[in-house]
Amino acid sequence: MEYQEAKDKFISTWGSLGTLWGINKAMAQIQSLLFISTKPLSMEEIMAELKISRGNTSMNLRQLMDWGIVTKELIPGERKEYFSTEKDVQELARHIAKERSRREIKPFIKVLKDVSSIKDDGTEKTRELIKQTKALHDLAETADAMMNKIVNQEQTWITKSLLKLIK
Amino acid sequence: MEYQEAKDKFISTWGSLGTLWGINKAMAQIQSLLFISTKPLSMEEIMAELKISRGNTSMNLRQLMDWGIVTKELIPGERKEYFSTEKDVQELARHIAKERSRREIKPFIKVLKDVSSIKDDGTEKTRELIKQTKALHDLAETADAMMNKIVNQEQTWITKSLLKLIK
DNA sequence: ATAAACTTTCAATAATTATTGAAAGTTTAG
DNA sequence: CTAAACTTTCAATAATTATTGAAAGTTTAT
Repeated sequence: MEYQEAKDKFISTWGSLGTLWGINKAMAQIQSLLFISTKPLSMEEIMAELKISRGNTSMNLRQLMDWGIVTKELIPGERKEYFSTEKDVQELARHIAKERSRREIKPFIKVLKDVSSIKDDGTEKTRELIKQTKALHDLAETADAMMNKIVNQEQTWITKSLLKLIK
Repeated sequence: MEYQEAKDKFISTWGSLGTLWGINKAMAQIQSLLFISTKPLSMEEIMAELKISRGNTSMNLRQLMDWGIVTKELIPGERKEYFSTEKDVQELARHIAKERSRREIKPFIKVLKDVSSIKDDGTEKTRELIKQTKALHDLAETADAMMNKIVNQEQTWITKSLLKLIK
């Protein structure tokens, strides 16, 4: 496999995986392009590489910045804005986990808490709803806490201690 | 909050969360309906509760069975088929993690392995591609292994040992 | 063997989500 | 101040994905 083929494969695979996990394809592809780039890229360059429109590029770059995984690089003397992504995979995972937790998991846990807190009127169906949503609430809280904890460790700690632990 | 309101809220929230994570809404809602039901439900009952068509119900039930989280219950004397979902949240998480790993993560890891194995021609861009995809490969493998390991433990082990560990 | 009871399939359609592109907005240079 | 260089916004459109519903398929009872 040649460089160009490998690059295209990586970008398109990352895009498809994103889609499967509810992340828009362009957003995932922009991030992956930056991830393997040796230097920050301008909007023009991103548009040209991925063959997407200016509007699409602009909106998705903003989202990536909101997620905290892409930053603007102001190159002295240049009028254009340049973009680069977090290059450290550990840090990348940390940001993504943190954001998904904040935006999706935590609000979900809140709903589970509310739903599992309804008054027990003694009927079987109410009891089942309470029991099941409570179990899910506890699981979601544990998983969320675990994920955040794991992802917030030093890389050394993860790869050395935890990897050893689970093996 | 009354039973009906809580039930509706749970089902619709579970449906939305599914959508956010790339799982079709009807599929998530059918599963959640079964999850809080006190007894197996027929296709008719599911259709009526969720106001979805027979075809939609049939296809999504099949997918849920493919994922291993819904099973057909043959009730003696009844011609209709009844369905129920795995009720144990731990087991549910196990199935979902296992399937997503098998269908999505493992193939992705394979691509990363291929891409990161291209010949190093000494150019900066090739080196960067290799370095970054290799790092991502290692992270994905570790995360996948970890997830599967965690999710395959006894509930006791998770809630007691691991929770203690990360606190 | 036949019909009733039920389930599955799949082409058509609807709903949702992503993308475009041009107008409006902003910033900087001169 | 004004024009050029650049970015953002957003209504229109395209692409994708989900859903319907009726025909075809299957199973069981008689």
